[in-house]
Amino acid sequence: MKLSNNCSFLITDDHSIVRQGISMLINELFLNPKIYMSGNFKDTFKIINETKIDLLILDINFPDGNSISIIKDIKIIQPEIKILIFTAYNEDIYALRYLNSGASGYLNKGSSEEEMKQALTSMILSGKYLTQNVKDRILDSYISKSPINPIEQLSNRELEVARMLIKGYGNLEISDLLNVKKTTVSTFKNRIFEKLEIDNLAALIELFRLYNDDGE
Amino acid sequence: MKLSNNCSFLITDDHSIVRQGISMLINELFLNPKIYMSGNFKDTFKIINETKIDLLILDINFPDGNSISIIKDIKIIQPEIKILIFTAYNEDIYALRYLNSGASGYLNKGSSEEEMKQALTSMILSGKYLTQNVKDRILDSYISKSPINPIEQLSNRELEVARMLIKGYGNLEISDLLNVKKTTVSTFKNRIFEKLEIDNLAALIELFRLYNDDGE
DNA sequence: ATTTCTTGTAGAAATAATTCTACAATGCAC
DNA sequence: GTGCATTGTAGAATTATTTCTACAAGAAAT
Repeated sequence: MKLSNNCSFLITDDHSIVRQGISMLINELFLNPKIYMSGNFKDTFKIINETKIDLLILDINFPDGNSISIIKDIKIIQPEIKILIFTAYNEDIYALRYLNSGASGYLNKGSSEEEMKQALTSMILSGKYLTQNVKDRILDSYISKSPINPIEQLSNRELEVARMLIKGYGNLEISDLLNVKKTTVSTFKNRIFEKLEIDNLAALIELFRLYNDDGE
Repeated sequence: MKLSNNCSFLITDDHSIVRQGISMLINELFLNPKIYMSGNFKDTFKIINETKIDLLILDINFPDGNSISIIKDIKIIQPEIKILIFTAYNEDIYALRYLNSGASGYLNKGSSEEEMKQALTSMILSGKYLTQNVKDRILDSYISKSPINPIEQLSNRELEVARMLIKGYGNLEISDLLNVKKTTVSTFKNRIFEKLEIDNLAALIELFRLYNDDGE
């Protein structure tokens, strides 16, 4: 028996296979769903601006300050929209950030189809979806700052810079991309290294591997 | 009109959404396909051992020596099997290596549905699928007879320096340890980067992970 | 409400790394 | 066995990065 009809969905994911897979599940679960798809943020905004969407399934491949602000922007355009983040990135590090910015569900790629169905249903029926792990983290973050994944200590901007460093960008490239001065990048780099108690790029790469923040 | 019936497919991908998406495409394209799926290598082997498979669509999330040797092992069990690598990783870096180990197609995630259909059809009909870019690279590597493992090109001293760089040592530290001038270390570094056709430490670390892995 | 901490930003000075060039010794191809 | 490529080595000049300091806005703590 299918659920709640006439809902509208927007799937944003740069892999068309994934878009197809999700849309298939939606069709299985809901009656007369309207399904929109986009492969990039530009199209997503176009659709959001033109069409009322109930649930946005948003794949974030490169978590950074930018994608955080995108969520905020989307919520400004359609405050009622529900956003389900669907990403390969470690939920320990990112889930709380995204929820904090206006998302109301966080699902890891890697999740089973069953979990995805659960998430879709739950988002539509109750407006949110959280795994037990994420729930626990929210509670933890209220109660105490438990010893955690060191990468979590980084601010959004710092994380952004760290990821670029790991990709092999130099200070100058990063400063260009972020439109800040190169000494600013150096300052970030220093703070990153201080927070993580390391002092070279190789160690940073190692740490990120260790904590499984590889994406995909 | 559907193609070539009774073919058997195995989809290995750790994201069930992706598995679903691909299986849907297969159903669109082929008559009576037998579709098997697995979310990890262990299950893949189980299936390969029990069932004859025509086409394995293999998602490799963490390209490394291990996944290379897996391809080889699979081909030992079923020499006739066709393997299509489906991965988010840069084909420039990985495609040749996988093809060299027994895969016969390489498709980037990010590719359109159309390309995936193309790849599936082509794998079944002609046993291979290569993008123009990959074809070019094969020709290049044939003409210049570049060694399979680029690290082998490094001289002993260069290798020594490369290893230290990977451990996180800076130029000055290395020059102290080796009792040479720091500009000498810079020269080595340059030659290493030139030979390996890279230009930053992150790429060096990546290369060494890839080629120096004891998984093979 | 007010201090204190964190975050994002940068300049000046100091230090490190790169580039370009060079050269002798070894290795290897013809 | 002579020429040409590779290897180990550096200096001078140029660039990139780090360090140290600073400051304003916002968050958190008291």
